[in-house]
Amino acid sequence: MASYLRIGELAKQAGVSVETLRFYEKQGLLKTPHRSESGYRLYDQQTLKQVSFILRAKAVGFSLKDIADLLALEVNREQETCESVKSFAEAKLTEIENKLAELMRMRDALQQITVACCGGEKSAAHCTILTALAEGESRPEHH
Amino acid sequence: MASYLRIGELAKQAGVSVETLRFYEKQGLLKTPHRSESGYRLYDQQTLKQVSFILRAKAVGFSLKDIADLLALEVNREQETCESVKSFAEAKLTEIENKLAELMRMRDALQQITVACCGGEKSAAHCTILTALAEGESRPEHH
DNA sequence: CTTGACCCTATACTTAACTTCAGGGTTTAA
DNA sequence: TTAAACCCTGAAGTTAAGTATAGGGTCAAG
Repeated sequence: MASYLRIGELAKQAGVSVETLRFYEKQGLLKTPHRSESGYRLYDQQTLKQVSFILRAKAVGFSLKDIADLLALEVNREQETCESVKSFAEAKLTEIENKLAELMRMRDALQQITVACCGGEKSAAHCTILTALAEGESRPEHH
Repeated sequence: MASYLRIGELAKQAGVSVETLRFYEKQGLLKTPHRSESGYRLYDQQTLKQVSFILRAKAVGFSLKDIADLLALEVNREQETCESVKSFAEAKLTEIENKLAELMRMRDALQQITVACCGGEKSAAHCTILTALAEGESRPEHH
């Protein structure tokens, strides 16, 4: 079953607008889809995964250009492009590790704030995200 | 010691342009600094931390508006704004947890790709980030 | 007392990532 | 067979986040 989707249906399922899908195609993030007799775009289910990957990657701070590069990452064991693929992937991995570390610090700081707020024992009479972040920074602070 | 910094010095230490600092001030991300007799902005060391927080938060996908809200998060135990601060912080925490989960999936997929590439045992003759992500698939995600 | 490296404001320009608009063709349900 | 609800292209408009430009003050060194 699950035959071809027209652009409106894909847009609805992916939670984006029809125009955004055409825009992603123009930017090279989605490969040019099949067309019906009358010229309508026809997508397969796979494309839905591709779109949601784009959205998730965007949400963690990657640009469309970055994402296009990630989507183009394609390992073909027989190919000699291998080395460049690998080093690109490794660079992106490092970027991701850094983002992970930063997000974990932000999470800890926000958790401290919610704990300090309304019923915290630690009685942070005046706590901001920056002071919460500073706590984790080995440098003891005192007032 | 560590007395006031002029804008050029702060810019250099933070790794942004002078114009960006003035722009952040105009957007309410940096509070209006002291001024010298002649009108020069004078910053304290604290501001450097603030700027690098902004940069790191930007790198993980938060907008300047989001960041301004985060910086404005201020717990004052005596205040009755407490409830709203807490629920905002909790909403941001959820956002961060989602970003963390997504980044970890991307990391795993990229790791699979680098392993498959050049000397992988698993012989993925044709591996893309989407197929690598599909391996670890268990639940759909929503934005 | 002037030159170069700073600083100031205000305004205009740029880029990424869309969104809207203008002017059409297609499908389907009544 | 016509009206609503789709689809198409191409171009112009918008928003966020800067960047650059114009036209000027400030300050330390020579």
